[in-house]
Amino acid sequence: MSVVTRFAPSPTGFLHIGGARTALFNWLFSRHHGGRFLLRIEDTDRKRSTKEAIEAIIDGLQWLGLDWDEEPVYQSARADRHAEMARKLLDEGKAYRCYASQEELEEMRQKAKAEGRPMRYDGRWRDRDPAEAPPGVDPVIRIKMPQSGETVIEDKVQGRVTISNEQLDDMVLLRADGSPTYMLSVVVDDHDMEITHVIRGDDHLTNAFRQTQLYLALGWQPPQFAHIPLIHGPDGAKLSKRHGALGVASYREMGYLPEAMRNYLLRLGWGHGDDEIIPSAQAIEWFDLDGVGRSPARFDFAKLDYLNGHYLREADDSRLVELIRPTLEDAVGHTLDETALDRLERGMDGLKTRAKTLNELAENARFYVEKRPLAKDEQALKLLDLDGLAHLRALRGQLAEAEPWDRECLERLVRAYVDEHEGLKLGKVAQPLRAALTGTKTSPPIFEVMEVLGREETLGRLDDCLT
RNA sequence: GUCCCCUUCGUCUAGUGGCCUAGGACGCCGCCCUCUCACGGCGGAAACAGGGGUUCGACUCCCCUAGGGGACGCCA
Repeated sequence: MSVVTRFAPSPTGFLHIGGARTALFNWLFSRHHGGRFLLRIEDTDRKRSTKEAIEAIIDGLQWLGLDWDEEPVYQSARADRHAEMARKLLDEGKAYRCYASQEELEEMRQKAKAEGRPMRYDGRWRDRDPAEAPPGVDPVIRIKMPQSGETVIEDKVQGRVTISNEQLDDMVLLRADGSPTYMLSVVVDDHDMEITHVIRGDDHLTNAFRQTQLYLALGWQPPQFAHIPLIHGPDGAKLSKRHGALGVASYREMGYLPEAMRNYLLRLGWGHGDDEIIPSAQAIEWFDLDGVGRSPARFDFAKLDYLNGHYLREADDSRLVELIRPTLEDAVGHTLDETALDRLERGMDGLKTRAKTLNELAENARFYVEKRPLAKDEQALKLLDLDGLAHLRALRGQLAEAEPWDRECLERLVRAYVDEHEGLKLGKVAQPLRAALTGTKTSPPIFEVMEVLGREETLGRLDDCLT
């Protein structure tokens, strides 16, 4: 039997980091087994579902490179089918109509709370004669849960988990208005979509017991379950907006690469020996549910930064130029011409080993595309003191004659100048050069910078400081 | 409160009874490389929550305690 997994978000907000990891695990698992990965939008709650959220989720998945098979299934479109299954259970005597009012339910809730028990519907209409139904009340349909024994789940991550059936109450399948509840919809859809493995967050574990009973009542084989631990914030508490529970789009805006996100998310709760850098192709080959841990993991930006830096260094230069281009154009206030783009591409090698994120990369690359005269930061100005300027003045003429204009030649020339002066260190000359050419005190190697800028621009920037 | 789950360096983790003097990675500290900053290299500090068992032998198995998390809707 071939593997079919699914990602089933409810479109009530952006695709958060926990959802992204759930999607990743489902995607990896299906790809590993050569199966299918489906997308289902759980928009049963029409009031809270939005078109924007659906778009955000789809954009997020696409950005992460998690491609799904077939058209997405919209759960709301399948309400009739869900209701049909509820009625089937009703006909078979496995479900019943319940006329309990909101007040009665609230009473049960209060009583349960007072007695320190969880809220359980007491089954008051389970065996009652429908003839006693109060007039004018639309009933809900509830399933008859087993009242004794236990339900067992052989979870691929959590292992065997058992719960006493007394914990299960007769949950609502169909609301008074005839709309299906989540519990019903999920089971019917997962069955109809032939999902073989339900991989989802730990918070659904208790649902799995109720769903298992629903599968059984419908005469269906429950799927394999795998409940993966949730991601926590740096303080160990549930991930909230103050931590990293940002939408995937926010990570994109912060300048993270999708391949770095994938690698980071993969290692959060999953391990393969001592391996850390695991590109997706490798991940597909290695991924299995056995490797998923059972304890929640905390989100750590420092490690994400490290991985992002790694993938940045591995990334194709022209791709990086395109990725930082909009940010850069925004920063300098004009579109980048051929010369600017060419400089970025040739300078990228030196730039990308110095950045953790695309935003940082763009910031560091700015001097390559800035128009003369260059703005200098405070530390750069300090380097352009009398001594510094004197060296630049002395070198200016020799630099103009450099042939060829490449990093080796330029370095030889400057080193020769340094050697001619007793006690002079290369740094004493290189730093003022850096300040004059980049406007900062840190940058890629200065001779590389000069080569990339070219003779004319280099001399021009020097002259800007010398006049 | 009830039920379920979790607990190895600060963080992510390796570890499936002897290979553990508990390994790797991020972060941190130091050194090297060096025109700056990075990258890279080398080295260092840093953990089996606590208590009982079981066993010749427990990080590994069992129980208890503590701490943490999740679920308890006509939300999904």
